[in-house]
Amino acid sequence: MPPTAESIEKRLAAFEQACRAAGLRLTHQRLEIYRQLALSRNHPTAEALYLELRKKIPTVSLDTVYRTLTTFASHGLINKVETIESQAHFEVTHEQHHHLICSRCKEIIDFEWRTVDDADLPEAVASWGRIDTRSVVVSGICRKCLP
Amino acid sequence: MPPTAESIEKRLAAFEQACRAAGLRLTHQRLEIYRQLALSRNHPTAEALYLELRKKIPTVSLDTVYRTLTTFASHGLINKVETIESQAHFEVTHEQHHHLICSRCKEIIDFEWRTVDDADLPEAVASWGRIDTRSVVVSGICRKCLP
DNA sequence: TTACTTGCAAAGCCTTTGCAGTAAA
DNA sequence: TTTACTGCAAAGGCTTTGCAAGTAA
Repeated sequence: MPPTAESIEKRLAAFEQACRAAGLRLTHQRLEIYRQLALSRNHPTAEALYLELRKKIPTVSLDTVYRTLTTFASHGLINKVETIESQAHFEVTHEQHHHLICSRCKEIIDFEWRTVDDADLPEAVASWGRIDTRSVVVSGICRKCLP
Repeated sequence: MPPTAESIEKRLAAFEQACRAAGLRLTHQRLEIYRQLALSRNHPTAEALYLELRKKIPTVSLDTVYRTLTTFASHGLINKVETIESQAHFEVTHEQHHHLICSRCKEIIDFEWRTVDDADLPEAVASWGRIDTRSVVVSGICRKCLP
């Protein structure tokens, strides 16, 4: 999972190929944005990437970073870390439950999943700190939105 | 899990008590905001609640709804549906993994959890539509941020 | 050359905040 | 009465968009 020197190279190669396949032009900015992201051990925001990037390409603009990340994500080249939209959604507090989200209509449904609630967390997680909540987000297309 | 007439009443009673315990004043707006949320089967946004609320309290303002929801959430009376912050975070696509988030420093760590990856989804979920991804978000306070 | 990308600037959306008036305790 | 809460208006942060100039193919 952590990026190593050679895994970056492999990733970049795969990336270039995927761009070609998708008909995306390989610009200097795109390559650097992808490389920067692939090098990141954390999960940077657009702005964090932008700040790093400016060291290499002083003229890049923040909007290009945004646009590029959106483009990459829409082609499945990168992921936006699981988030439910820019708008916050609320619920009254109740029993432990999880969420099912339709990526088309954005409807959010609750569901229960005891298997997960009762499962022991991996050791790496247990030693990370104090755990407060565990919640699964399952996403897909709901029946109403399927063709 | 779906709210029923009497469970609302129970919830409102518990809510009023919790407000008193927390030293929060019971205003008309707060009660109605809470009731509206408790009645919701979906997970409304502040704006959705506001639009409904205006039917009952025409003078209510959107900022009050925001402020009230924030207050409620900070007292644990309601939940903000799992989201990682207002800023989007990105990562290159790689193997199935999950996220560990420190609610203090907001650092996001990847981890693997085969138990969940391999577990069968509950039946209710399986019949919901087409599933694309399942991802666990575990939150808490990481060791570095613990006292 | 042609169509896609970029940088710039401005707008957009969601949310927060300062302030003065209002209402709960 | 006292202090917290509300509504208003304005600002703030993150993200998107229109447009003209630039560049990959």
